[in-house]
Amino acid sequence: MDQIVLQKRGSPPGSRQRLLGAAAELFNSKGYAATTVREIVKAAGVTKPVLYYYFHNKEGIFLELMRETYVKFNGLVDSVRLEKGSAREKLGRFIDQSFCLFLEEIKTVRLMYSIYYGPHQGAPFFDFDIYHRKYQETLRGLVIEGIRRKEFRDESPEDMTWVIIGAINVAIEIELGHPEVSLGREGLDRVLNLIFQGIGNEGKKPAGGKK
Amino acid sequence: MDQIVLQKRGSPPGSRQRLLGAAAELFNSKGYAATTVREIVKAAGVTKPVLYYYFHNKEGIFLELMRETYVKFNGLVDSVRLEKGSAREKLGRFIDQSFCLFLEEIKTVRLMYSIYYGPHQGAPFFDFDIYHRKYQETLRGLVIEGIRRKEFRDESPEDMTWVIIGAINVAIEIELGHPEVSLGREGLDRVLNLIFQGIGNEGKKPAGGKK
DNA sequence: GTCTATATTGAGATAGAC
DNA sequence: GTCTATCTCAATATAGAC
Repeated sequence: MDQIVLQKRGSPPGSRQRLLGAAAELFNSKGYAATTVREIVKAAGVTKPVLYYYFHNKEGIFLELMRETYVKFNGLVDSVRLEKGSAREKLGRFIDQSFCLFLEEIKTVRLMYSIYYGPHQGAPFFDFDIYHRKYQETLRGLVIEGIRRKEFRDESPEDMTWVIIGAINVAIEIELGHPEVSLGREGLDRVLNLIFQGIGNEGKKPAGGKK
Repeated sequence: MDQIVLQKRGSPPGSRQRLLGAAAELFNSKGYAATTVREIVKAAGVTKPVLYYYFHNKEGIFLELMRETYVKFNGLVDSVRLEKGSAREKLGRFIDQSFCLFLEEIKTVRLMYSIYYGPHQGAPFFDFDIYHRKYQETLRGLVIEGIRRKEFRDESPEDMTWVIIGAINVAIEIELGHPEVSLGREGLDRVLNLIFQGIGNEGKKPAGGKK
């Protein structure tokens, strides 16, 4: 089992934290295979044995980074169950919170993204899919709820979920590729509204809708 | 200047073509940095000096792959100007053709994707943006045409373009991450229709629309 | 154009002192 | 926990014969 070394609040980051930060930065900019442990330890201001002491090897520090980010996203997904309001409101809040977390964790997200959709880069296996599936099913659940409540049109929940995921991914991808023209939270919200004026049931039937 | 060695139709692939094929396959599955020239030449059934003879170095074979794929996509984008019909029809055909080309070139597309949105993996610079921008501007041009012709609603063309790009990207990303549940051309078309029932102008105003 | 053989550098990882 | 010094192997790339 890996040792758990929690950092005291306010303390200057110890070697372990500095190594994680340096690794996140370098993996983010160069990728897993192209980053060397020499670069990581140099950026962290320590020597190689320190990395091997805390993380066993290069794969270990990678997996620890993925795990930390995974835990945060997982917590967010789990918290949806507690939300109140219409399906549209829940969906909006969930997507906004997801997007904010993406921005906070953008370094590891970029790495995850490129490994999930792209080549593995020699990185050890990490089950991104388990999270990915859960995220999608959460969205689909909200869509189905929206259809049941007649907030959304009665079309294929799968296709409707893909449309929503498309909007989220676009917002993230702009952030990854062109942060200078970032949509931001407001832009993502506008795009979602655009989608909902098609997906939503309002405005279509001049009379009727909510009972 | 690189020498140009076109392959005669029907001839068995020569060393150069086999090297390109092997490199595409390996870069696609492992990424640029994690792929070694030893693996490439072994998969191509030649020895190292052959690769260096044709491509100068590892960067050279990568750039040649990117260039070949770039030329194909660029040709597709240029051909849009010649299309006839409504903006909606043009958009649908253009997206369908793009998606088909993505599928044909999926190996290099996966690599481009992961490098464009992700870390550079130690790969040499290639200006993906020049194509990316052109592609987006083509879509935006069609959206603006659609608004002018009152086929689409009079909302922000930028946001509407993002919604469309989201749908295209989702179809590609499913192909990259989960080909077994692929949307396919039909699925992408369904998703676009879903979007257009929001973006399009039909069905909103009970009377009016096209003059 | 293609080979064998080799130069050279830098990678991941560790031994063992403190 | 952290260091210096070092091991070992594999990476890119080339020289030079055929």
